[in-house]
Amino acid sequence: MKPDAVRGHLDGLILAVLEDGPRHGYAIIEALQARSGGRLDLPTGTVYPALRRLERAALLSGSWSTVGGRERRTYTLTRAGRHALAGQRADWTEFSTVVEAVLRPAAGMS
Amino acid sequence: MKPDAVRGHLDGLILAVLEDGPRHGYAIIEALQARSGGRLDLPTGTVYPALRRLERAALLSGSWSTVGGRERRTYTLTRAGRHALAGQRADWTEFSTVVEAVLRPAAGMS
DNA sequence: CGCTATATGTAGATAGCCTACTTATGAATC
DNA sequence: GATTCATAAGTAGGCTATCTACATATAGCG
Repeated sequence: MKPDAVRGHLDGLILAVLEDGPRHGYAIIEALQARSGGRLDLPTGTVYPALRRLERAALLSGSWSTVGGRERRTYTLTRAGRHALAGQRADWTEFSTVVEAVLRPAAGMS
Repeated sequence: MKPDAVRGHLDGLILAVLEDGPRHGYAIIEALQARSGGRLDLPTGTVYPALRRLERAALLSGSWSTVGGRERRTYTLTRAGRHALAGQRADWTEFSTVVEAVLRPAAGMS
């Protein structure tokens, strides 16, 4: 999949992964891969800044911890984040409906 | 619908509209509105440059004509454009599958 | 004469994602 | 003991598609 395609939808994808419970960045990237059947392989340079952005927007709260000698920043969905996720899901439904209505071949051409 | 959401998918939408036959820019914008049930209202500053871009990429061919005293630039799908449209449709299918797999709430939480 | 619809376009700004690079530890391999 | 891989988190700089706002022009209506 061409990488740029997630543009505008990345936030929703990250929020959705965190709905299952807190995760750190690296684990979020792996969860995205797993859920997409390996088709979504986002570089760290995309995900980490996005997490910071979502934290600044108060949709996530992050906290440092040390696990096995390694620094981790674990992110948790805030209440606002949960609300934003619901909005993102609604946006996606509308968006995909619109795209399919336009993209689908014109009806009934023999 | 937030306008920026079509990013990365606009080309496919335009190509799909032109599959029905040649149209000029203004008519393309109207067709997009019509097919989307009014939810997709793209500004001219988005569509006209996109048409030029698609023409440069040889996916469309454009030609001037005068209708009712007004200048029109009518665009037609090229063979390459038809091919690109098929690719865009395949891309969309994969993309929407991936997004839905990630965005959909985790399965079977009681 | 002015307003609206039709019709095409440009200029400049924004922002999100990418590529490439940096830093660091633990575990496995040679 | 040295190298390499997996884990873990970031920054810097660039790209480019889309947006906002503006500019231009004709036809038709009141």
